[in-house]
This record gives sequence, C-alpha cells and structure tokens, in this order.
Amino acid sequence: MLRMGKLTDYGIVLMSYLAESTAVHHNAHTLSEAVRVPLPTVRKVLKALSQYGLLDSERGARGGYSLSKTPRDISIAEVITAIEGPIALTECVSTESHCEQEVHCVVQTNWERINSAVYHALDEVKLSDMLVEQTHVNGVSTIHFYSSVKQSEIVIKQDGGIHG
Amino acid sequence: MLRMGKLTDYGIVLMSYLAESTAVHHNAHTLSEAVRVPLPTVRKVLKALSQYGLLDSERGARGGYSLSKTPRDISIAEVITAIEGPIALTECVSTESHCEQEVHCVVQTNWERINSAVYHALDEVKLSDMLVEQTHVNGVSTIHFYSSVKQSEIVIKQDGGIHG
DNA sequence: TTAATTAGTACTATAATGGTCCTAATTAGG
DNA sequence: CCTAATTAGGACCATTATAGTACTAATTAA
Repeated sequence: MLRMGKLTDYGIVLMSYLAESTAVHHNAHTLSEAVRVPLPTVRKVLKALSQYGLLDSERGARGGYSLSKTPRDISIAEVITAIEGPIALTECVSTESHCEQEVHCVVQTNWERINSAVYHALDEVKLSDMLVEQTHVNGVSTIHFYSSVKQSEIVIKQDGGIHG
Repeated sequence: MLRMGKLTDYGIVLMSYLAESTAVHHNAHTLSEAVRVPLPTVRKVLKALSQYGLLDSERGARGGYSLSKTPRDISIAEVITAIEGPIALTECVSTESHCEQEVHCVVQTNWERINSAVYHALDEVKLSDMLVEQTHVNGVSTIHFYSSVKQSEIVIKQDGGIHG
C-alpha cells in the first residue's frame, strides 16, 4: 500500500473542518476537541499547515488559525505536501537527493513523469470536494468528518455556533 | 513525501531487467548479481512478484523466473500492488479495513476517487516505458538500470549474452 | 539420489512515525 | 505594566513498520 501518514489524514480533516466554519474563531484547543485528536498532535499538524502557508496564524491571546485561501483553491496535494513534504515516490526525485549518478540518470525522467501524474491526480481534488452529504434536520445541519482512524461529528446550528 | 518502499524500487528494476532479456534463463542468483542487490532480498521481492502473478516461476534444478506477460502489458501500478499490496492512501479504503462507520462513511467515497485517480496515473506507465536510452557502441547495446538507491549497468552483446 | 532451486516462515536490527512535552516569543486585556 | 492565552520552535521517547537475513521444506532436472 502506497502510504500516507496519519498526521496527513488528520490534516485533511482539520482543513475540512476549517473550510466549513470560516467565520468562527479557531485555536488549537477547540480544533482538538472538534476533531477528537489529542491536543499536542493537533498542534503539530497545525504548525506544519501554517508553515507551508495553507493556514494563517495569529499569536497571543485570542490568537488562532484560519484558512489562507478559499476551500476551492486548496487541493489535497497541497495538504499532503504541507505535512509530508514534496510528493515523491522515490528518493531520487526528491530535492534533497544525493544520488551521484543524477546527471546521466535515465529512469529519473520516468519517475518525474510518474510523480507528476500522481501529483496532478491529487491536485484536482479540492478541499471543497471533501465536504458533501450534509444532513439537514430541523434547521440544524450536521456534517460528518471522518478520518481513516477516528470519526468526529460536528453539529452546526443555523446561527453558526458549534457544539459537538 | 508519499512513500514507496525500497523493495518496490528493487522490484521495478528487476522487472525492467527481465523485460530486456526474456530469452535468457534467470534465477535468483543471477538476478541478484545483475541488479546488485543482496540475494536474500532479491528472493523476497521475486517471491512477491511471483505470488501476484507477474512472474512465472519454475522450481527445481534449472528453475527460475520469467515474465508472465509482455512488458507492454505490465504497469508500474501492478508492480507496486504486487509488493506493497493494494494502492490505498488511507487505511479505510483498503480491504482489511475495520472501520465500524464504513456503512455511512462519506469521505470514503472521495478517498476512493482519489485512490482511483492515483492508480490510473500509475497504471498508464508500462514496464516498456521504463526502458529508454540504450546506447549502441560497436554493436553492443548498453542499458542502464537505475534504482533510486543503487545503479546497475548491464551490457548486452548482439548474440544476447549477458555480462555485467 | 543428488544438486539446484523456489516456497514458506520466522526472526532481528534499524529507521520512520506518531505522539508528547517543555520553553520562548507574541499579543490582548485588565 | 503585568498576566493569561496562545502560537513557534525544538527536543525527546515509544511504538511500529520496513528492510534485510536465515533456515527448513518442497520440487525437479540430471
């Protein structure tokens, strides 16, 4: 199995959550509770996303995180890259590669083509595509965020308040 | 970085090598020398490829391995699947997933789409595409097989004999 | 019957990942 | 100006996965 780390999975869930409620203030603590992932781990993921530029961060009291772009402009490829580094199936195509045969390496060209294809496949899927099937009951919209490991359910009332 | 194991890399190099010299007899020992990867490791990879059906194997004295299909009909996706298992970025889409929310999991649908896209990207690249830039000097064709870790150079004379 | 070879399985060391924690820097509010 | 809240930046350990190795059984040609 072509692996993607758990942290990346968390990252996608976090980004999806933020994509749903841009108006509200979010700090690491609230996000941890919302997504049901331990606080230190959430911090780590948020840091990575912030450093890569997918999230804007504010320090100090009343600080927190918010999406730097609209959900339509954020792709799964970006989230993966933010957390796992450049998408590269083999070492030799990654930037820190020290393969001394690089200059006359033939296969590298093919790997680059392969990686490129994979990247574009992942880049076509936007964050906004991950949010589907909201169930509306009594004016309360319930959105389900599933990571591959845990489930978190967030109930959003009409006024935008969050409870879960 | 979206990771792919070293063994898979070896697997692709091995398959590429076999794709070049279908006529000759290949056992684990010769392949180990040709590709410059330790014998036990090569054995492990060959076993996986054989079990998945990409290689035909013959036991006993004068036994060995050979491609079960033509290089044009073997894709990188198949080689990866043979060694790493089904291509699935997250656990929840793999067959052995025990996610109890599977029935009403929404995001799973998207992951399946993503995985499918990645799979097709990898499935379009055939083994025959990995063999390029043969240099012909004095009627001797030299083919370079590079893994991301090691390099192996195989010289094939006109009569088909292999020396490296 | 013997030698060569793959199949199957089990084991170990190393590396990567996930997860946690602590301290410094920053900012709002009293 | 001081305090509380919050992110930034490292450092750290435990667990897991991978790579790599080794050994035994089954198979087949000579």
